This record gives sequence, structure tokens and C-alpha cells, in this order.
Amino acid sequence: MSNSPKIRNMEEFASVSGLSRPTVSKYFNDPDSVRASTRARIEQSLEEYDYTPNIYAMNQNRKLTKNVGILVPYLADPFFAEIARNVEQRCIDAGFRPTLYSSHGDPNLEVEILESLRSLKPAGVLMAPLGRSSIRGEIEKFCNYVPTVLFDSNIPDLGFAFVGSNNTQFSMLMAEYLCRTGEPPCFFEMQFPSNPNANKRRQGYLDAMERLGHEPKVIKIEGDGWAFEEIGRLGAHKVFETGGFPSSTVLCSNDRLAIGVLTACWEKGVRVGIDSNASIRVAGQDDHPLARYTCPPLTTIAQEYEAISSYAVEVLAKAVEGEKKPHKSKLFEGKLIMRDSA
Amino acid sequence: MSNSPKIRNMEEFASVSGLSRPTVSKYFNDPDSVRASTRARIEQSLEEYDYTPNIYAMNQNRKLTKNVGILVPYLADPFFAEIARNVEQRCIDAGFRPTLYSSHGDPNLEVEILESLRSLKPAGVLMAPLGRSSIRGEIEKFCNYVPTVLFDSNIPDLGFAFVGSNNTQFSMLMAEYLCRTGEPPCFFEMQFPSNPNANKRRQGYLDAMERLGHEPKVIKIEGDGWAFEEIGRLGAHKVFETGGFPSSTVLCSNDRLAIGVLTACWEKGVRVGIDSNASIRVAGQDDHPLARYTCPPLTTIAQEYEAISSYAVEVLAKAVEGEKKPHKSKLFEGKLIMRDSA
DNA sequence: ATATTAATTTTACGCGCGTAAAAAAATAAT
DNA sequence: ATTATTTTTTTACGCGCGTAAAATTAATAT
Repeated sequence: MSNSPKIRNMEEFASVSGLSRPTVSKYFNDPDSVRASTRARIEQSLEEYDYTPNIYAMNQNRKLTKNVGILVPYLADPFFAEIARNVEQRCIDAGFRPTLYSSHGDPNLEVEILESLRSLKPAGVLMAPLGRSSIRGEIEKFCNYVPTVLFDSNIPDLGFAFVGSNNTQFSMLMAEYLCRTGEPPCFFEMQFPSNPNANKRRQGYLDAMERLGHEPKVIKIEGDGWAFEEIGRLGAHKVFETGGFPSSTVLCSNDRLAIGVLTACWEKGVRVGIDSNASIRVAGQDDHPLARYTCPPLTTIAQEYEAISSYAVEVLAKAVEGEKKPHKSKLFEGKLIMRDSA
Repeated sequence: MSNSPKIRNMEEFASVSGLSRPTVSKYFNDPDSVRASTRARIEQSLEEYDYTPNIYAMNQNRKLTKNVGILVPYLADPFFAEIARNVEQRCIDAGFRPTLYSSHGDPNLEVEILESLRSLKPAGVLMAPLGRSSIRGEIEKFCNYVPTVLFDSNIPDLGFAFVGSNNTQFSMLMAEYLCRTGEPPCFFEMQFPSNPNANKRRQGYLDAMERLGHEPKVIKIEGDGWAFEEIGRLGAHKVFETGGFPSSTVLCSNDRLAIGVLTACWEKGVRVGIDSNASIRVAGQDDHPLARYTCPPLTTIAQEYEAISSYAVEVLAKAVEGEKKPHKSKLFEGKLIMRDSA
């Protein structure tokens, strides 16, 4: 900041502050661990000399760094980009140093990232696993070394805790709404969904339909990978070719599939929506950032991004502080977002 | 990997390999810098003992780490997520250790990230700046310390080089196509675009229109920030309220604005596309990952993601190796993607 | 005021590695 | 075979910091 001589290391900085180096070291690890007068003195020097401790030297001997890894399955999916952004901010607020990683849909990369993460000695990791394709054994091994909180998608009995959405409730809520306002929906999903939440969502749909006394109709489409829009589009076309949807209301397992269905409907000349000249209703789940901008805008269930993010970081902080293994699973409810597609 | 005793540090690993520690150290910095026989011996031991050097100790004394920072303006924008993914992979291929950051549209955060990056002693940085709102002075300061390659959006005379798209060509290409196939387009953009590429695109449009002998019509809409879809939607509505578009063909400055325009058209009941019962054509630029799934699918200009990514990393590698400052600017041409919206 | 206890600071050592300079070994030249 | 030269390995030192244990200082109780 000023024209003062450059500070090379903590020793020099301590010297110009009139303190010993370890005292300064304590301050940087926890400003509250030194006397208030000492702290004031350090912070005053900090203004004058703008010294920053060497991260590498700091973390070398420390048993626990302040690093936190954030791993999501697919960062190019705006849903995960959005939740990653939230989680990242919460980590910073909690005094951590987050680093963002994406598995890019590849189970091997997921494990590779975890391995490379270990060498960073992270205090903890927030991980949204790929799901079905995740290599459980490797992740389990990792969780034994590093406090890990899973979010979005659960792997049973793994990690310190799981924080996510109540996916059963998502589908139930939507199914109920759709039944209340029109023809009971069929359920549109991937045959082998990569994400276990899909199973919960199907179950929620089935439960709701049974409770309301309607016959459930589940459509399972082919497709693998993370190109959900294309999978949804091709799947819907196949449905059209083989007699069409069994109901004029289609509840999709997630928004990205729904976006693909909307595209297929457009290509087929099928009008989607709730007004009189539309012939089909389409609903999604997740409140994808672009769901509001589809044509028609997509009716969906909104995830509690902020709540999930902040709770996940909160739990991780406890895990880092050495709290006993609770492995609780916290689920947040979704909110119905009514738009014009259903 | 095996049941061999745990290796605690490089000393121990060198010992079990029958070598001295510095020799092993040389190997890890550059496997080719030791004799082939030595290298083979180390790699054999590596199989047996699975030892990994301590990253922090490694980087503490090294003048140059293998770390590379990747900074994009807005990661929740799928366009940047996609290009970041590409760049990340290229960095790994080039032997770097990339770390991904997003400015989240905030100029102050952009500077903060650069500051925190400096303490990581990165070998280099790949940066897509926010653009207009970037704090030039701070970024310039950073570039003096760390070899930095700008991509996507240029800041004149900053960094080692700039790699991006020929945005003038983008708009020219699209404008020509639109003139050839229907009514000459008007140009739809933000009044104060955050990204300087927008200016190039407007200019490309103006040039093309002049050359083809048509009167250019530029529509500038209000709005600030990175919520382009909403800005486009509101802007289009305002246009509809004040007499409508001056042409039945709308060339948008980018895909996200175009997506907003499509939504507005839908809300207004205006049919978009090239078939007979449509009344307006809408085109975008960027080939946003979801452009293919809008209704109608969006005609756009595709960026050369891979070419830009690999060239940017290539240039950065040269900068890291200490090549003289060239500050060349490399631009890639775009390709017309014809879909149903125009 | 003095003894006791708690909080804070200092002393002293080591972490795991990079790297310059010295020594040794391998290669090339005579 | 001997010497000169290059490559590789080893010796030796220090980087910037964390942290246990010792010394000091401050706070509390008597």
C-alpha cells in the first residue's frame, strides 16, 4: 500500500510490527487468538506494509488447511453452475478457500479429481456425485480421509451428511397440481437415469397418482450421458411416432428433458400450453435458469438453491470442526412455479 | 498400491528407489531430465509405493508453479461454462494444473480473484475479462506479474496476447445470410453492452448493410448486468409497445438476448421462423448450448470453442516459457448455423 | 500485596522440498 | 588409453511457516 520497504516474510513483518513471528502466525490462523491490543497492532501494520503469508509454506505443516473442494457432476449444466456459485460464496463467507471442479459427466474423472484433491489436504469437500455411475468404492475411500458433505444427489451411507431436495415431494406436488388443473399426467424420464433423484421423482409421481386414484403411466426413454435436452427431444419424437403420449399432460423428470420435449413438440407442430388452442401440457422439475424463457415458459418445481447451499456449508463446517459422524440427511421442499406450459 | 510400508516423504521414496532425493526431485519437475535408466527405476518404485510429492512443499521454493488460473466473467452462462471446460482440458493436456474461477459479473470480484491468484504464484492465467466494467488498472498491474492470455473479450494492449472470435465477421456473415434469404435485418442489442465484442458485432452489421446497399437499423435496449435473457425479453416487449421492430428480421447481438426475444414473441403471440405462417425472423450469435432447443431452434453463428481454447493455451505455454512479448491478437472465424428461427 | 491460575508470547525445532555448487559418472575427443 | 567435456547425481543449505514446550505476562483470588 505505501512506500514502505517490501516485506519478504512473516519474520520481517513481525519485526516491523514489534512482535515475534509465532504471534503473528497465530493471528493469521485465527485473529481472535491473540490479545485485542496485539491484533490491533498487527492490523495496523498490515495496512502499512500489505504483507500476505505464503500459502504454500502455511499449508505445508498445517494439519488442516482452509481449502474446500467443490465438486459438481457437470458444470456446463446451468443448474449446477448456479448451485456451485451459491456454495462457493457460502464457503468464502465461512472463511474457507473454495476451489471448483467438475466431473464433466465422467466417473473416472470424478475419482481423479478426488485423488488430486487429497494432495491439497482440503479441510473438507462438498460433492454432488455423478450418481449411478459414480465409483462408490473410490469415493468411500476418499470420505475416510476427508470430511465430505454430499449434496444434490445422495449415495447412501456415504460421507458426513447429505443435503438436497425432497425429490419425492417435488413430483407429488407437481402431479397434484396437474391433476387438479387438467388431465392427470404421464411421467417422462430416462430409462436409466444417471441421477438417483430420478427414482425418487418417479416414486413421488406414482404415490401421488395412487393417492388421487389415477392410473400412473411412466414413459421411459433411451439415452445415456448428460445431453438431456437431446435425449428428451429424441425420446419425445419416438413417443410421437409410436402412438403419442398416453396423456395430454407430460410431467418430465427434470427441466432439461422438458426443454427437449418442448423442442420436439415444436418440430412436430404440437402446441404446448394451457390456453385453448394448445393440445398438450408439459411440466419440468428444478427451475432451470432458462425454464422461464422457453416457449411456452416452463411450469416447474423450484429448488431451494440458497437454503441447500448454506445448509451444506454449515454442516461441512461442523464436520471440519470434528463433530461426530451423524450422517443425517436433510431435504428441502420445492416450490411450485406456475408458468404457461402446464 | 501394494502392502509396502507407507512412504512419508521424498527422502524415503528416494531411499527405497536407491537414489538420492534431489534426483527424484528432478524427475518430478521433469521426467526427461534424468537418465532413462533412472527414470525407469523411479517409475517402477512409483508403481510399488504410490508416493505423491507434497504440493505445498513443492511450490514453496519453486520460482514457477505449474498452476494456471482460468477466469471467466460468468460461469453460470453455459457459453462460458463450455469454453472453460475446453480450456481446462487443454491446460491439463499441456501439463498444467488449472483452477477455475468466475467473476460472477462483478468487477470487484474480478480484481479480488486476481489478487488471490497472485498468492498462488501461477505460471500463467487465462482470462476472459468482464469487459467494459473491468478495472483496467488493476488487471494491468496483475499482467505485469503473471503471464496472462486474454480470451473471448479483449482489453486493448493488455496481457501477453488475445485469442477470440472475429466478431465483426460474425455479424457480417449473419447479416449477409439474412439479406439473401429475406428482409434485411435490424440489429438488436443492449444500449451499454458489458462486452466489447458487442461493438464489433454492431460494426459488422453496419458494414454488411452498407455494402449490400440497405439502410441499417440498430435497436438499443436498456438493461444492465448479466441477465441477458430477461433484458432481451423486456427490451423486445418495449419494442412491441412502441410500434414494433423496424424489420421483420431481427439480428440479435448474442444468443441469450435472442432467447429473450423469442420468449417475448411467444408472450406477444408473434410467430417466429421461416415458414409461411411466421411473421418475424430472429437470429442470434454464439451458438449457445441451448440454441438448438429453443422454439423455433435458433439460427446463429458458432464460435470455434475448441480452436480458441487450444490456441489460447498454446500461446500461454509460450508466454510461460518466457517468450518475448508479442501481444498478437488471433481471431477465429465463425460458422453459420442455419436453423428454423431465421 | 501475594499466590494462583489462565492467557499470551517467545524459544527452538522441524516440515518437505528446491536448487546452487561440488562431486562423480558417462560420453566424446584426441 | 588418456584427457576434455557433458550429463547426471550428491552434498549442503535454506525457504517460510506451524507448533510444542518454555517463559513471560496478565487476570483472578485470597
